[in-house]
Amino acid sequence: MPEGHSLHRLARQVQDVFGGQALRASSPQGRFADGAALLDGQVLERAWAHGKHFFADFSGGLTLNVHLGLYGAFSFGGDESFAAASSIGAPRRIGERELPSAVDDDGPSPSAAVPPPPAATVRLRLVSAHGWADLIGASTCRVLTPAEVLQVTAKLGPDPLNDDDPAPFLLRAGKTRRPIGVVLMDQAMVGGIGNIYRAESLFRAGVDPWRPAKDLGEEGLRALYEDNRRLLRAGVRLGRIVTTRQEHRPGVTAEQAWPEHANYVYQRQGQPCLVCGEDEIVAEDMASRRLYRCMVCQT
DNA sequence: GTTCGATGAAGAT
DNA sequence: TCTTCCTCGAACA
Repeated sequence: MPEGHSLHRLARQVQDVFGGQALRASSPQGRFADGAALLDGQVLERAWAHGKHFFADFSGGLTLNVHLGLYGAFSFGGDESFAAASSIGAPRRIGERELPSAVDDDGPSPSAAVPPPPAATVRLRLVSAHGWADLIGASTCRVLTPAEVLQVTAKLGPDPLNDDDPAPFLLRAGKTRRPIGVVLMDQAMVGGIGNIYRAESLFRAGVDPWRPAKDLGEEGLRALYEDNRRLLRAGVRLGRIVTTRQEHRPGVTAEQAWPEHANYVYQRQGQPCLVCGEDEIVAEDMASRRLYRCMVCQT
């Protein structure tokens, strides 16, 4: 489920279980054989994320860069010390929908430090003394020099999860008449917001997604940026996207893992709005992406 | 501005 | 077997 929170969870997980260790790298599928050979045997020094990009710096001075695209996912496995190293509960999978089964206890057996034979679709396999990670379905998987890393990150807007200065976003969004719903999805404007956070943050702000971005003013844009930071942080903490305020989740505690009403408008077209109660949540297309909004609450 | 591939897997038909 | 999906960049008009 690659919006920004997933990539930051992934970076945290990789740092936890592989940081400071020498890794074997291979490409069972074959399409990343050259890149894997460049990294094989090196120490993973630091894993980090910017927007929807994942990076891992290796001791030889090169950096692994992965973009999960629409379907990419990492899966993890290992022995007890590998699981214990994880601050997010050694999920079986990061990058797609993090269903409850992803953190259930059908985990590795205590002696499972030897990885199973890889699936034919595994683009990259990383193996340490205690566990492994398999990458499938990524749209980008490459090895970059430091200069190339800078080129990639320079094209991305500030990432609310990295405490970046929001000024570049405020400046650029404050000048364009492109719809705010398009601007929030533009990774050059702000990093990490995808279709769900776009729809949900605009609902929470009561903003019509079709409004020109500049019409929101600096304060409106800043509030939207800050709310996305809050929502993304909650996503990192919970491992899923929960955007409803507690008063709109009746009978549910603040941090219950799987609340019934986790979102206000995303994929709720035709259902009653959790705030106004009207059947006015609609789905339409915006720049060839699905857009969800409440026709009553967002003006 | 739009359309079209391209990465896999899961769920519906 | 078909459709869908939390994506992006290239190729178009």
